Amino acid sequence: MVEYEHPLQILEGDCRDVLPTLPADSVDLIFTSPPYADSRKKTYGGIPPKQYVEWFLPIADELRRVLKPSGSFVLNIKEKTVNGERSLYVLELIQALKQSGWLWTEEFIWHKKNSFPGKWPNRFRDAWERLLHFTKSRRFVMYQDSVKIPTAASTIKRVARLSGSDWQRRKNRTQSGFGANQSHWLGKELVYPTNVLHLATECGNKKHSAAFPERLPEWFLKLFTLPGDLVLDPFMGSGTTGLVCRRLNRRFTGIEILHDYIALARERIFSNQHPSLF
Amino acid sequence: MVEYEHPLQILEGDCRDVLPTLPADSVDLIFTSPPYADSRKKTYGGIPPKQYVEWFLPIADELRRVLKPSGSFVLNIKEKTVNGERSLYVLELIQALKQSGWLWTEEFIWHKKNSFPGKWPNRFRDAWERLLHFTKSRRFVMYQDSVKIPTAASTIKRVARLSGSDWQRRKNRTQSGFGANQSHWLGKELVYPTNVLHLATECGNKKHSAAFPERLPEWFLKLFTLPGDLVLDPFMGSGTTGLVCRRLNRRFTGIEILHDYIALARERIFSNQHPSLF
DNA sequence: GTTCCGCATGAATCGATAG
DNA sequence: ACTATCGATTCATGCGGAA
Repeated sequence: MVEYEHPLQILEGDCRDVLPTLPADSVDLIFTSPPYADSRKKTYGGIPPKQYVEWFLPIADELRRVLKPSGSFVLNIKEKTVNGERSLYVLELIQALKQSGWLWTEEFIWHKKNSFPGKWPNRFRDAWERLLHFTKSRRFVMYQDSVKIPTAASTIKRVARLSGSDWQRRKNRTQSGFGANQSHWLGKELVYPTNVLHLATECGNKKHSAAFPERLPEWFLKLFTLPGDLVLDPFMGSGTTGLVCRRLNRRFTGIEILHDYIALARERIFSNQHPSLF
Repeated sequence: MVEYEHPLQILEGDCRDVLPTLPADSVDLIFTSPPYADSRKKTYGGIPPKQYVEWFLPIADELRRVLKPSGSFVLNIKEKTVNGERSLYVLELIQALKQSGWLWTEEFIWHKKNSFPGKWPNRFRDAWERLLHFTKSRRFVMYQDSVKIPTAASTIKRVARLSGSDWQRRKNRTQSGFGANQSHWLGKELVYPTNVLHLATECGNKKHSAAFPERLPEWFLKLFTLPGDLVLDPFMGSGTTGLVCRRLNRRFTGIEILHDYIALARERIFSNQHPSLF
């Protein structure tokens, strides 16, 4: 097994300054949730919606430089409502990224099962966010088998009922390790997921407010990287992506401008509270 | 109760020609699923993505003219993949509509539980569509309580029919939206839904292929109109929206360019096969 | 009557083949 | 080189017939 000098690396500073110090074509996956327009005002100056694209584009250029040609860039973002309307800056950003050379390969939906409570006269609770998938080329890598999920209950039932020819037909379709996995397979036949992810938000931790639950980066890490691959988060925050990288044995480079977040992320990622593979 | 001369009206022709004949400020809800770019080639000529906005804008202007100031315009649309990338024409359309005077109030997500099967090396199955909500003013009407409780006779019947494993399966499947309504029906408290709707597409009918299931327009009809209100669908297709209007006692004006669809819609909407409230 | 089971079907997408 | 057509892939759903 290859030994890496800095499997988990945390860099303090503005990613506009730090990214240029990273080598080109070195990152397998960029997974990040940037500060939304008009949010986190004290860090990146609370970029107003009108300047958001202009601010983000140079960063996106650097991200494209450090990403391997086979790599993926997953951007978690959702526009807020301003004066009763949805902002347009996310849509403008998608167009600008495509204009600048990125391929807009897919838009995944994160359905937040336990969305923030509330009631307003003119809208319901917002229960979804975008996960925009950009790539450098049409030949990016994707490990689909690693995120297979159990079928719906009705299908499982049907499989359990399989008899004779049906069973044989299914068996022939399944290439690998049928005999060994037979007992497992009966209970939970696995199928490929869709581009809609159903995940609850994490609300238990009082010390920090992560933008997303661990299972969100976990899903994309499994889908787009292998153990030992390098994952980059230029807006690390409290370091959830890095935490998952440690657990899944991926290398990680996180960049964060706010010192308090740096300290928090170090504590979360380097502490021994989780069983580690390192 | 007020009597209307044409509670259910079907008009044949290109909506670019027909819409100007309708009175201004008369419609309470526009619910429609326009032909997607490069789809339905034989009807609107298969508008290529590049010309889509240009084609749609004059129609949108007419729609804004006929809509009441308090009304809503719900647009069901989803971009396809072209050469491995998602098309941008839907995003451009949103911007153009806003530019032309519409307020982009919300984007609902329709999660298609039974999305079309398939497997490809670079993407998963597409299991969601956009339901873009536009309004003329910030003071539009919204009957939120009406989507907490299923009122349609068919829904009550369906729930009453549920028993044993069917009931269990349905319970396990529920999230927000419709599923929640049904599962809560038997005793739990009612809650407001979110902006994510979980609905399966209807695929059982052999005679016609509706773009969306009845429960999709049903939800928005209940949310944005009252009985007696007028609903417009400028791209009627096989008339699913009109069918629901009849069942829910809303007035309906449907416009369709293709004669075969006109005939089919007439048969579906005016036949006596469904128990009617009229 | 219930419950169970088989089967057709759907705003899909890719890659190969053909004009 | 560019467009058009076609086969292969794959899964939740609801209907109708069977047990």
